[in-house]
Amino acid sequence: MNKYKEFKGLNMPSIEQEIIAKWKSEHCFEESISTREGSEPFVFYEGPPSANGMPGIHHVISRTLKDLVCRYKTMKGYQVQRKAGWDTHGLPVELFVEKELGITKEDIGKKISIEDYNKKCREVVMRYKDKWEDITEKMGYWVDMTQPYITFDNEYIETLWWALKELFTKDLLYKSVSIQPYSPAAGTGLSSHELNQPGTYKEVKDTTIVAMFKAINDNNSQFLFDPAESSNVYFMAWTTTPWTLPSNCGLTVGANIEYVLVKTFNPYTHQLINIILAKNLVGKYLKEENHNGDFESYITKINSIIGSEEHSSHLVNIVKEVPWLILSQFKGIDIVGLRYEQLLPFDGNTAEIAGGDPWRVIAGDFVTTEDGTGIVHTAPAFGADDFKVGKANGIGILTMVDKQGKFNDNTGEFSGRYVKNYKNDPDYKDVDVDIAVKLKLSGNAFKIEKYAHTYPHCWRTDKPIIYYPLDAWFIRTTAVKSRMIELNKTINWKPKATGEGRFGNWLENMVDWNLSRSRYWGTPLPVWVSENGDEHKCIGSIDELLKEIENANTKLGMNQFFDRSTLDLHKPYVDQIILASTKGEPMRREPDLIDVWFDSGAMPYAQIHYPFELDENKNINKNFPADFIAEGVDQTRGWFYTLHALSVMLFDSVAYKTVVSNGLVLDKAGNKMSKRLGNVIDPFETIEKYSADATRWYLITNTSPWDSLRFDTEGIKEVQRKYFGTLYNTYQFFALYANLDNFTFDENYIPVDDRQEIDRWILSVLNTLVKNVTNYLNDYEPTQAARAMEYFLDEQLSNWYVRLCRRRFWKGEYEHDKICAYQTLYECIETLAYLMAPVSPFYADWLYRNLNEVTNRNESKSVHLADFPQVDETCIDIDLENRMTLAQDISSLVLSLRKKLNIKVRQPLHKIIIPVNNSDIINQISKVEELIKNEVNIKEIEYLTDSQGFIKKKIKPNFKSLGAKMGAKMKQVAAAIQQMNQEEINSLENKKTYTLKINDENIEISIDDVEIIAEDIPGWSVANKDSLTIALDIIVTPQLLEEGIAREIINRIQRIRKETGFEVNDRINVEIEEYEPFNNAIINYNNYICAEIIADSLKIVTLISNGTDIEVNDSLIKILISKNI
RNA sequence: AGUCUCUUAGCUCAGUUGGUUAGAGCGCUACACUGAUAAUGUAGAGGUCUCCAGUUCAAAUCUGGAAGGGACUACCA
Repeated sequence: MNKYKEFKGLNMPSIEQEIIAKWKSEHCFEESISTREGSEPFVFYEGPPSANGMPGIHHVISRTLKDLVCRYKTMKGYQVQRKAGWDTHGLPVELFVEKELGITKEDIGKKISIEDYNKKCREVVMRYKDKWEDITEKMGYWVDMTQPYITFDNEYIETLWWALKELFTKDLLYKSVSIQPYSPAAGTGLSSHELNQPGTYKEVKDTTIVAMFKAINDNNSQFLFDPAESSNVYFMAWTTTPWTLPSNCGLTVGANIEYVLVKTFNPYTHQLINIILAKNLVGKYLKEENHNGDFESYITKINSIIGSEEHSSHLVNIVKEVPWLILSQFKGIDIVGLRYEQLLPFDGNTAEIAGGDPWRVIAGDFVTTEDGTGIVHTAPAFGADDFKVGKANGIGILTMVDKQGKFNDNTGEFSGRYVKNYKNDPDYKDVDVDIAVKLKLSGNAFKIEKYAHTYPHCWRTDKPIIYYPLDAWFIRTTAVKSRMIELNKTINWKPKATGEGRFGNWLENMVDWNLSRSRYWGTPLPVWVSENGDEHKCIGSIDELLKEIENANTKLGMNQFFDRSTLDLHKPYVDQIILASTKGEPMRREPDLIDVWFDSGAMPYAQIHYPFELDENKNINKNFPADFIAEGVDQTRGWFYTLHALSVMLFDSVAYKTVVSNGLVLDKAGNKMSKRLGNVIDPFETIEKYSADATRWYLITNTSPWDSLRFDTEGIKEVQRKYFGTLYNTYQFFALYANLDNFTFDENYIPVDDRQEIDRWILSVLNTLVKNVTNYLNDYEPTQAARAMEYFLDEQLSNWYVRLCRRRFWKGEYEHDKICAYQTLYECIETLAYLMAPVSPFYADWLYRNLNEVTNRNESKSVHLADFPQVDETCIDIDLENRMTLAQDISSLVLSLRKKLNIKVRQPLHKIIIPVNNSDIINQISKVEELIKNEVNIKEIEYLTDSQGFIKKKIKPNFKSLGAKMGAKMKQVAAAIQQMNQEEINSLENKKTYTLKINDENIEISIDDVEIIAEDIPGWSVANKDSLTIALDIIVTPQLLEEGIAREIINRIQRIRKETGFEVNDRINVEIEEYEPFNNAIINYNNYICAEIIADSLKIVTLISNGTDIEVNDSLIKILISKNI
């Protein structure tokens, strides 16, 4: 006979190892896909991790989420292909290699050939592949790692090239100058990633200048010169990078910002001047108390001081008194278009060289009045904002600093000087200071001061970076912006706010995608350019490349040979390929690599080598778009964005229909995990110690996936104890008795209607659970689903059904009712195994196999190959669920009363009284009466429907219904209701309506406007919860006392049986030493006691010499138990 | 700096369309139960729902503001 396995203890990690072995030998994962062949596909994309870093606990959460959904959909009948992927290119890999080889970027191509360098990258990138595969298996993540997509594969790159060519053909790929972070010291551009290295932003003190740009008097600006009554009108602008002033091309103002024209003195030259700045910022430069000060006396003072001995010290004081006067006020828009004299003209920064119409006031939306003057010095070459606004307004561009970080030769006295000390020159003189001095002397400086702020530095050279115009290739994402926004609205974002807020805003403010990376290990840009740059050729496939090589060989008389099988689409090989233009000129490849985000963004098509292979499995329609993806929120502007952008541009489609972005994993104190802080959690250790299932369950139930999670292993322990422990106990309980009774589910399924109330209840609740879990999972709310399971298992199954039904399992013969109990409990555990399979796949499978290997109810050998349970609506009975809740509440009230009155549950009591106000409740309760009586050990339930004033009632206004009717009178009405006396309440109850008098106004209320609760029955012990009230009859009659004693004795004897080690069905004889007060109980309940303790006899004897002492109701008696052989 | 997000018991989290005693688990304390026993139950203590203002008869819930935590994007004169 087949037996259910019984265990000595719950060891989840070892269960997992056992199940992993089974999955492997049975090829469960493969089968879970192959058995769904021909079913509707559920498309899932695996975001590729980079295998050159170790997996962390944060990977476990997102992968749990992904696995959970895929397993669920599989059980729901979909075919879910899950192709693993590896992100292999990019800066992190290169930095890793550089570090390992002890070289810098500059050494590549010198100390080490690009060929060897890339070879090294290719090796290193898979360094932790084993670890990843290991964690994948251990955490139970089912993903196909045997045929992963790898972004450095030729085939993968070929699809990327295809995509780039598509974009090129659609005129969505172009080359342009952009302003990028650039390190003159290192001679290289920096990626945003490099800029975000820790420690790159440093506090520095820079010389800052509020410069004065002299306005030109013409028709447009006359309105400024009229009130000024002078030709000295200046625009004031602040800069923290004075070295950009020679490259100034414009001044940017905010169109709606209020500006003023102020008459005052130049603090350095003491000349009478008129300055323009934002109204809000005047106070920053001029003292309020000097407003409308005396200009004449100031001039007199100044004149007396100049030439005197104490010249400078006096001046410092007097500057504090400089008077000022607002002459006029206007908006930014009013001064747009006005011209000013170039501040620092040299040979090299003429209007012709600038190539536009420079030195004008223009408007830009980035201008604020937070600091500075509200007028922004604009050097398009050295700031992204400046460049953008400059381009929009055609003010040209001046780049007076070269790539080494020094002024070019046509910058007058500054020519050749480094703008920062890039060469570690001990005699370096700050050029900013000299510019400041020059402006001070020429009367073009209003304020010069040191200013401390954070500024980005090159993480390798520790020198400040500058923003510099560099050539780069762009994808014109802005061209499809509105379509991207439109399609984004069709995506199901979890949580919604990320899609609408973070992602939505990001789309609204989108800029073109800068694809260029000047690195070595990555996907090369497949664009070849002729020498003079007027012809571009974008290659979209290997075939095309080979054909073009042939073509070039012919046209240029070359002998290039590339074999498809040995071809490598990486540097340096592709750079060696020379193609021919239509004119027969040689074309060389643009040296750039593309952003790695393009690699991963194109994975929907690249993973199937689209459009080069078109077999059944690689059919784009079966693989695109995804039904579901999930990654961390940090991917919002990364992978989620690039997937979306590329799909919209290439296929005019979304890339994914549902996306779940999970939050961060923080340590238990709420800090971000970082190696530096040493608070990272090792997922291997966690899983080995606490099991993957408990970890997964914890991660899923603790918080919604999108909230950040405070990871605390105590929480995993709790999950282990609370959920898995309870389930284990429930199973053990079942197995123990099912094995004794040889229950193997052989009997026919007993119709639910033929079972007991409590069976029908747990099955109703179980089906409600199936329904809820299904809805939650369909809705991508795994947290709610798992919490619902927790509630069912703990509160309903274990704590109520099993506890109340225990007797049914060990008492009596193996017949109808017992079989009902077995079938019911079996079904609950089995269903739970199905429901929890997506969340905790090992334990669920283990549990399922323990059951199914005995009963063979389901032909699937693994729970993951089975179908997800269907709701049986006919089992759901809401009335039944309600009355069971009522039974639980009543029991809890009685128990709490017993506790309060110190009457133990083993002491039977006569009755409880439940005041009720309608017969429905009586109906409901009477159906669960037996349960209640057993649970709380009382003989009878009495219903009190009275309105004779026996019950003291409490009345409470129903604010919801009254509020709508009463509005502002609500407070008074509520007070009046609460003051109604018992007769008034009875009257309302009888007539269903009552008239209140408030301020001589008659206000009628109906019975529905209030809640009437039986609060008390005078003279009884009463407890209530909500509208439920229970009164307990606490009189212990001699008969009840006897029964109580009998039960005490039973209890003690059972304990002794157990301690002595008797088998459950051993028969015994019992002798009790005479103790008069217990005689009646033992005589009158002799049969009952014997039945309970499986005794053949129970006798009172006068003396026992070697028995056991037991304590019953504070009395010690001797007892002797012997086994009846 | 901007955008988003969060703030409820010692801890981790629920809290429906606003409705008057704000819940659960863990932990703590006390007690009970004892053919599930390394299990289980009951009760108790524990709250200015971060703060301020507004809307409303009524605010944990809606609006505005502030503070603090977190994330992302920037670092810009």
